[in-house]
Amino acid sequence: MPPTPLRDLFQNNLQDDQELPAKQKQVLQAALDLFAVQGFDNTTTKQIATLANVSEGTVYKRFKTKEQLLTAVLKPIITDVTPQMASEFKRVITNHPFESISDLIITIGKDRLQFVWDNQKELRILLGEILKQTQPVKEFTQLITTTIVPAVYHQFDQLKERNKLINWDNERIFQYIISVLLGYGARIVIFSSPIELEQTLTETAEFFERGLAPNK
Amino acid sequence: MPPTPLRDLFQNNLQDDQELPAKQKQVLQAALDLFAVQGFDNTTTKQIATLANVSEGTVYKRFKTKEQLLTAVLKPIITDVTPQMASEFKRVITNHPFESISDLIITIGKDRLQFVWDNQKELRILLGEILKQTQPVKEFTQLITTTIVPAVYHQFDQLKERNKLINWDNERIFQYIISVLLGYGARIVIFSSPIELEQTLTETAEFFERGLAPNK
Amino acid sequence: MPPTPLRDLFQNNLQDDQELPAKQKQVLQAALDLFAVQGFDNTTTKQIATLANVSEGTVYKRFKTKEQLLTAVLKPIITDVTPQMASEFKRVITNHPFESISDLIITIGKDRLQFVWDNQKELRILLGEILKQTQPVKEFTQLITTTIVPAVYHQFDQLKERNKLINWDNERIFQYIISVLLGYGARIVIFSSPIELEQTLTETAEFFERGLAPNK
Amino acid sequence: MPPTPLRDLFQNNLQDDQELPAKQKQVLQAALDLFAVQGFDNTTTKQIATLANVSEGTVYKRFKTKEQLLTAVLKPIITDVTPQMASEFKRVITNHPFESISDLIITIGKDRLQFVWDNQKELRILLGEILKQTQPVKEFTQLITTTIVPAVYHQFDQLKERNKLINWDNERIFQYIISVLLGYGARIVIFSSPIELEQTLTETAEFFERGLAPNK
DNA sequence: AATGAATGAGGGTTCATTCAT
DNA sequence: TATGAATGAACCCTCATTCAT
Repeated sequence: MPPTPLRDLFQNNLQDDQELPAKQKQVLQAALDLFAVQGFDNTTTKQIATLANVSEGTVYKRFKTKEQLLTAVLKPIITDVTPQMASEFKRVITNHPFESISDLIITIGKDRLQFVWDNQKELRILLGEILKQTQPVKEFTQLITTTIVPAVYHQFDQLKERNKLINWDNERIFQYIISVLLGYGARIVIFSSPIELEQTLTETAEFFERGLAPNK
Repeated sequence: MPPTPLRDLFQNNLQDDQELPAKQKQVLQAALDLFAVQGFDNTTTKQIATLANVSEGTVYKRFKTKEQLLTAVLKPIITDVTPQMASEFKRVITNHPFESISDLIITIGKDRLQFVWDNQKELRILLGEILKQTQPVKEFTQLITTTIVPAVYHQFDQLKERNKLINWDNERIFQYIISVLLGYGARIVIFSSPIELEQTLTETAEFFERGLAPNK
Repeated sequence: MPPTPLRDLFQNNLQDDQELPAKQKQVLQAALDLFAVQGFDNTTTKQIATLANVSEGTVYKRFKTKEQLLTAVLKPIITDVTPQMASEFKRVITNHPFESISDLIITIGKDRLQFVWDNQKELRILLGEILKQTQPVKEFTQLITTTIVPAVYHQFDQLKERNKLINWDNERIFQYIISVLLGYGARIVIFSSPIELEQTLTETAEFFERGLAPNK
Repeated sequence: MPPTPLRDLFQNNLQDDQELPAKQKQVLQAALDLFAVQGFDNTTTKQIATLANVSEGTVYKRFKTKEQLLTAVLKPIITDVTPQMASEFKRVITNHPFESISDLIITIGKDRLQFVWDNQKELRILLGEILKQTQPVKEFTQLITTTIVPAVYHQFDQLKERNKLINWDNERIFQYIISVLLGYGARIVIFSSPIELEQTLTETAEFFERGLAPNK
């Protein structure tokens, strides 16, 4: 079961929000779509209003600032991406611990790269803002390091115990894996180049299996 | 001998240009510095003029558009980064072919990561513009693939011949290596986090030595 | 017994009005308070609604325009200030005619300057709007001249008859007195500077007693 | 020789300013005229631009804010009104000391009331802003009290020495005189009601001559 | 060639006013 | 009747770009 696309998550979130009037939801949706395609700076509040079928005044009714609009758009993305990733790990941990580093890479990679592919546009906003070091994004990175990273390290430790993983620093191992996976992700987001997901991951797993095999 | 910082390369290039009037050179230099710190969108032509000690009109004497100014700033970066990287490989190739994948990673990594560290700001512009898919940047990526990639592949082939590298597709091998190295680069550019260059690379090399060792 | 503060007069008037719904009364009260502090231009209909514990729509239920709101606020002030001032004179006239110009100045001055002190804020609106030559304010000045002025002139005449006042034009005498008294008033309204009421008036009376003594 | 109208003083000042481009002068002149007629809040930068035959951008070229424009307009008024008034006193002091309180009132009154009459509009801006307690106006009042007031007090002292003025506190005497004179001024500014200057002042002087005569 | 004043379209934002519920 | 979401004109201000000097 592939992860839900961000845009859908976003929309669901909006619909669940009882307080937010319909038009305000349209505003957020329009802002998301426009920011994703044109970037924050190159998007006009007028454009947002038009795409949302709403007057410009309505855009400012709830969100007092264009900046606040960005935050409102970014926040659900951030708060959804992170917990989902975290839960992904936790779920697998409790249900059936990873048999091998291969297992871990393929399971996570499949899920997350699919997610990236499904959400190219949305993630491009994130990337753009990361480069600007916007405040909400700083929180994001911190969130990642406090939730996901420990979960992964825990997995590493378990694999090490069962002698399925080389006895290097968790940080070091994480670095390599995350770099390669993010490398794929970056190519998707930046160049929209498709990936032969299944095979690519199998090969990648094979590589890490070699590189991270414990010394016998 | 560490690679020359982009800013110096840029300046040298400017001074060599006989056609460009002095004031125009100041303009380009100012534009580079400001774009790097504030980004393209958040930089004013007035700011450029002021920093360049030049009138606003002068900024537009040669470069008819702010966009053209960006191009003019980006182009030397692109055309300098690429050949240098290419020549880096070629030089090492001709002088003394890499003894091992370790050798390659450490040599190249040392050089390029140092380069990244020295040019964080400038590279951040590049990254920002890459996300916007600006025209000059598309050329950049193409340039890379036509000059650097073949050079590296050639190295891979040689290592394979001498049975020092596993017989996988060059592209696949390249993917892994470039991902890990760019991973370090990204961390530098985005978070300005320093790196224990020497040791990091030695460890990284060790990892790849394992992962990419030929089947015996 | 000091004169009732305008704000209270205003409130009483509102409560007496049977036709006006409770919420509308709250609106007027809020408008008065806000206009007094921030001025008409710098007060938002939203602010009025909020302070009145009422929706923005309700503000416009009866008063079709922000301008009408100002009128509605100004009118009771005007129609209350003036009659009260007029009756003040008349009352004193009928009860016990002034013994001297001193008597008149001290009696009136005490009452009116106290009034000014108690209603600085409200009067500041009036002054501000006077400068803009708003319609309701024109009525105000007219009202003053038709009610108060004759009452005072009548007093002057009586004093003259008893040889207690110089035989100058009433208008001229009025000018001097009103100027000095308004001078005190202005200082209060503009600079909020307190006044030693009792002594100041005694001294002022002494001055006028000299300046306006009849030729013997 | 009547005092130069503010608008002319203003214009002269502008023309003397070598640095200020012609269009900027038009901007200030237009701002002055519009503020005087409509008040600050009700004047649009677009209106200013139109009246000045200038683009809206030009309005903001030198004056970064509408508020700064007000300051720029107010400053010359303030800095011209005050010194002129001060010098008026000083000039008369040195040349020929006032013979009597009559002399003082007529001399000063003539000059200043003429000035008020000639500059109704401009002074109305001042008054409007005084009520708002804007910063530049606070300086104004302070300037008055530190320059003019002492000069007048000095005159009072001299008259007292020569037994031509009652021995009251200078402040008290000043109060009465200024109130009556400002009373005339206010009527001019607010109601544009003309004054029979010469006669009015003669009468006023007579009144003060009585009220402020020394005890024999 | 260089200046910097001038332009004017357009951006973000506010707010009096309207109207569906 | 009361609500408050919605409107849209207009405001202040910015800035890439032009042009007279």
